Amino acid sequence: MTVPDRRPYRREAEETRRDALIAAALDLVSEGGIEAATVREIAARAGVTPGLIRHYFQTKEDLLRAAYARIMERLTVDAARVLDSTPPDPVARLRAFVAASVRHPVLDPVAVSVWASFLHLARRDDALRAAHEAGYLGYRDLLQSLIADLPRKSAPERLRADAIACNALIDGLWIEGGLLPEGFAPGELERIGLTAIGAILGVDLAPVTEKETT
Amino acid sequence: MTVPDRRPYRREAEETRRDALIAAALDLVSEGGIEAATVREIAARAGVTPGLIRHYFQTKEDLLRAAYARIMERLTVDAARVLDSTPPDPVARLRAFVAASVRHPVLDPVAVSVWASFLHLARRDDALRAAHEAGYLGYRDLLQSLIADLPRKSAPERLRADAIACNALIDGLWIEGGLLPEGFAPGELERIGLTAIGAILGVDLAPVTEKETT
DNA sequence: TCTGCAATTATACAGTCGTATAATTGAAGG
DNA sequence: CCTTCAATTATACGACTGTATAATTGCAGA
Repeated sequence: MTVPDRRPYRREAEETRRDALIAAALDLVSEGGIEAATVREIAARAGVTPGLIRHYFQTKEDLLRAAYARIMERLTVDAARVLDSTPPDPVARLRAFVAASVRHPVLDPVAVSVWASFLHLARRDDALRAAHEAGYLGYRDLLQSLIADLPRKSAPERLRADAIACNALIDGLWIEGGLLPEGFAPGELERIGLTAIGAILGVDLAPVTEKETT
Repeated sequence: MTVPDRRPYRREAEETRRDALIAAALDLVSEGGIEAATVREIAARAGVTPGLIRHYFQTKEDLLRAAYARIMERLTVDAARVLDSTPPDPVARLRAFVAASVRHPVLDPVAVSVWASFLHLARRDDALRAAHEAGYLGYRDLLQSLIADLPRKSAPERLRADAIACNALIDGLWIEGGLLPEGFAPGELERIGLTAIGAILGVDLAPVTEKETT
């Protein structure tokens, strides 16, 4: 006669549940690192019970793989999206790309945090490393192609060095901006990035917001 | 009559044991991330039994704190050491400092790995965050002072921006070089770093090893 | 309205974690 | 040589981990 009060639940579409689980995992990783993303905690945050995770992901690592792939994809997509709505002028395109890379939503403390947390997993796990390298090289190659389109006279063997330097600069600003969100004034990172990359490449990338003459 | 075959051991000086435990912890963190640095594994690698850890460190986090402080200190010390044996010429000093920062032993896959692993702990743990910020700002301040000493005419309000940009560039090269040790030719990162920072600051930092004229 | 299946919950299990504490033993000092 | 104390080992404990599997139940289709 004792009523077994089981937790009531609603059936959801597969994609909905997977999304919720991935979002919960990324949330936890960003807050407390990989160690905080336990099966039980992920399930609790997604509003389900732990057993359900294994119904949608064969193993916990599978879930983490999916989560990492998602956030890396989101980063590159967000950065490249600005190119869709930018005129074909090469300088303007590079300027827009650089600025977008050190600005919300690409520059995001959560993204930086998650990226750092996954660095180690990516060294052992083949699938994770593939996602990592694809994101990394994809970004650098895109940047290099933007640099190659610039109207400037420069030795072709300098292209690789320029791309590495600009990529390193953007990476550094991205990481520092994500780790110390209050350490920089609004728009400061964009200004610094554009000025520095302009100097490296020998072109004028300074934003046109302020009128100033040398 | 049964002989309890206890593991034989040697008594060591306190500093020796602490060093061994810290080194073992850093070793494990660099290989498998924070999660791999368990009490039992650290003890095994240091050649002792797990219980001994709590004899030298009140808690496991204490050990990790000590380990992080040690590796961060080693990084800044290694980078700043080159200034001891460098002539007072400001350009030469900056050149030596930049080059040393993206070269062994400062640029080290293990150091990069450990740095990334500790990023999350540093967000919660006050002591760790203090060590982190001290290392970070200490490095940037030192870099900024080197830049300020340069013989060049530049607005003083540009100094902060220059320091942030150069620091970001060095950080980016350091991280990429540590994550992809085989992705760059020997000396390539030094060359790229010096050329790019020279361009940002408007001074000639190119290494004198190769004779070339524009 | 009822049946059937899959989505979901519930429970169990073997490891491993960090920590606490008792038992041993190396080695220095007298 | 013997005593003594701390360095070290050994053992235990409760909590938490990921995973496996059985028991329920929401809900679409007949």
